[in-house]
Amino acid sequence: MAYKRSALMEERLAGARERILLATRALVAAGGYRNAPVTAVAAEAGVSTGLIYRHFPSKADLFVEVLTAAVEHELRIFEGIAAEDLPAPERLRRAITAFVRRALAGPGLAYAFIAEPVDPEVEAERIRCRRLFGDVFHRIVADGVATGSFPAQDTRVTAACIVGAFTEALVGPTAPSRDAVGDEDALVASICQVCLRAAGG
Amino acid sequence: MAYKRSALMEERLAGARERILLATRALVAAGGYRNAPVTAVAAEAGVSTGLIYRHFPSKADLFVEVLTAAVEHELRIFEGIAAEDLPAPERLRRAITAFVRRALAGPGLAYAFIAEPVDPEVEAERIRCRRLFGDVFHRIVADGVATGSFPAQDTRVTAACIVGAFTEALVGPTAPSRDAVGDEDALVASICQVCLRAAGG
Amino acid sequence: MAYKRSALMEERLAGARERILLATRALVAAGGYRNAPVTAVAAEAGVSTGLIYRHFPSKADLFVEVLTAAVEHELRIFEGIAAEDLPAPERLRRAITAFVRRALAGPGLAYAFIAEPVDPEVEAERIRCRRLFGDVFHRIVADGVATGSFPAQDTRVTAACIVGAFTEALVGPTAPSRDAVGDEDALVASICQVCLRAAGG
Amino acid sequence: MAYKRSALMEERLAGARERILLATRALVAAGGYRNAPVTAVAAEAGVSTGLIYRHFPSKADLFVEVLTAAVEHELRIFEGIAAEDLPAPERLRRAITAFVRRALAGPGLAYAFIAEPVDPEVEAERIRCRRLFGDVFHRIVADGVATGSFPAQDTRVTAACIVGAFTEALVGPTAPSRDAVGDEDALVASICQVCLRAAGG
DNA sequence: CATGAATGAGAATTCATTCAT
DNA sequence: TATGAATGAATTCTCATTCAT
Repeated sequence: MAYKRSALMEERLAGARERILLATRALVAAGGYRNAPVTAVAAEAGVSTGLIYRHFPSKADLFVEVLTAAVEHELRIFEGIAAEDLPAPERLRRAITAFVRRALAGPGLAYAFIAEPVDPEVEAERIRCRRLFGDVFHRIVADGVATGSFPAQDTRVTAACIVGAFTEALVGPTAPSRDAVGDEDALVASICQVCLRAAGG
Repeated sequence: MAYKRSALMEERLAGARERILLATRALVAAGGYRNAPVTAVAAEAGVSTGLIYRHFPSKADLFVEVLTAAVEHELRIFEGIAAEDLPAPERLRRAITAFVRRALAGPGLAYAFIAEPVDPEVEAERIRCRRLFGDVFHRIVADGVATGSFPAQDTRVTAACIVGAFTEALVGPTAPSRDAVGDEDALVASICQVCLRAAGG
Repeated sequence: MAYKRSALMEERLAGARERILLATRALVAAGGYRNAPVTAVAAEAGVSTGLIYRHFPSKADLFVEVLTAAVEHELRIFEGIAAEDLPAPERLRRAITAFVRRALAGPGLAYAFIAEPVDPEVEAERIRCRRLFGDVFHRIVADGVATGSFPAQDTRVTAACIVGAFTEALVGPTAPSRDAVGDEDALVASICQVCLRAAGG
Repeated sequence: MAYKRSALMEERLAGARERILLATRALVAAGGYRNAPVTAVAAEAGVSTGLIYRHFPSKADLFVEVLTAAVEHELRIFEGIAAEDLPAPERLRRAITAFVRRALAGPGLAYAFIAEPVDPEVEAERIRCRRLFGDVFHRIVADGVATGSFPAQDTRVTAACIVGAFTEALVGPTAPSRDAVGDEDALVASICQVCLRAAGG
């Protein structure tokens, strides 16, 4: 009976873990770090605060996992695109389009990606995530330079600029997107155009 | 004698005010909003917490002023450049160069500009500041399009992308600048190049 | 086992809540609003300050509840007396006697009833409470006038005067009660006499 | 020249002292103790905070003096009335009328008289003041009993009740006066009637 | 495993009082 | 005498974390 219960418990635990992550993501997406005190996460997930600490060593760890999970999936998509057998400019266009469309669909990710989560541990993870994104774009740009699609350039700088460019165009306050979300296609096209030009394509 | 004392008082007051602003700026630059509780600011400035509230109605106001002060000067320089009688691409290059050089000299500004200060009041000011920067670049890009220096494009999107690009290249975690600050000229040149290409110049 | 724990928890919670209320009441009775900062209440109740905020949204709410609780029971007694099938003068006599006796037994209530709690939210409640007391006496006096036990008069003014009269006689600084609590019966009789005469009975 | 300046200074000082007292009274009347921090008093009086401490040992002393001054004048009027060669009931009527009319004209006194000033030192003075008022009414009532105008009674209790009655009718929350200030004469008459009846006249 | 009451270290803010000028 | 900048203790409230059940 012990292992049987243990199995049930594990299942229940897994369910709780998932619910906690989802609740955290929802609260952060809705109102940022400040909107997600542990008690609120517990309430949203329908668990006790104590249970959160059974699944995560600290609040920072919980946030790190939420951020990582949010980024990981996108990253895999990007890496798929980056690895495709297509000209670099086309891959760049596709990667940016994918990111922008996904971000416009669910603002949570973009927010988490840009926002300063205040807690140093989480901030470190955010930096790591942005770097991962930068790496993908760096690979594409470097490829493009190697194959002659893009002119010679400091590919690190270009990759950083591209990540900054579409991020700001999406979530930044300078962004035109918020006001005119209506014409999403045009926005995506414009951002792609700018980023492609930035890489020299 | 009255005016002499008055002058002295003013001087001391100004001194304290200035010290508070400098302390805040230093702490924020070093570790963001969370690194600058009122007590820490007071300690850093060498004053009491109460004195901070004699000079600033609230902590948010203090932060807003720090941010505004940090941005205002740059903005004036930019506006001067934007208004110069030069081809748009050249103005764009100059504006970006000015920003990047200044940011590299004092990393505090760039940080303050990018960081999410959590407090809604301060966040509002940050948004305003980014918009102001965006406006300057929008003007240049729009000019360039009008005079044929740049191709037709969504100038709002381009402006946002440019601001995002050089900001990320400077302070973003994808940024190459942190590791290789040594070759500042090359970095500045690279960022300019990318941004000019982004505008289509 | 679940319900057992639940019961225990509730009991403990109720205990803490009760202890907080009692501590607040004791401190306010001893020295007024100023004598009851949250830290002092916590210390007196033997709990942490944080726990107070788990049970009460704010300090003002805590004070309001203390005041309300202190008044509510008396009020129910009064309303019972006011509704009795007796001549108005007799009901008036009984109501005053009940209040005075209870107040002499525990001076806390009278204090809370009279004291200006400085905080607007609490002050509003105090006003409401006095009005409720006034309403009871108004009803009795109006009844008396209707049935001819009392002469025609401005019953609102009379009710206010009666509440003010026995309050002052009890807790007011003009009060003789403090010095000569010994002869409680005589004091009660005197106050009743004065108030009955005031109503014209 | 020394004494000449000294004279000037004294005069100026006296002026300042008066202005401080007036400013305090105005602020307290407008919004109570909480509305009169030392800095606000200084601003209202047009002096520095430091000067306040040259004239008054502490804030509590300042408040005590304001309260005392506010009460003293009324008290002298009452004592005049109490000493008049008239029947006790008439003197009682006159004293109450005088108080009520003055209080209705300027709500500041009544407020100061009833309010709990929170600070123990000031509270002590408030108690003393109420006692002084009580004494006046006690003298009148005792006279009335001695001369047969009023029946035998506990004159101390009656005096306290009368002070409480007209105070509550004036400033208390049960009070009808606030809503229907229009008919001042009727209110004054009603209060007098009730209080006279209370004394048995 | 699960609960949630309890903790207590901080955070922002206020204000009576002092003291160098 | 007069100033008002400066102090810092006190106050209300928050929230990550723990632990007895």
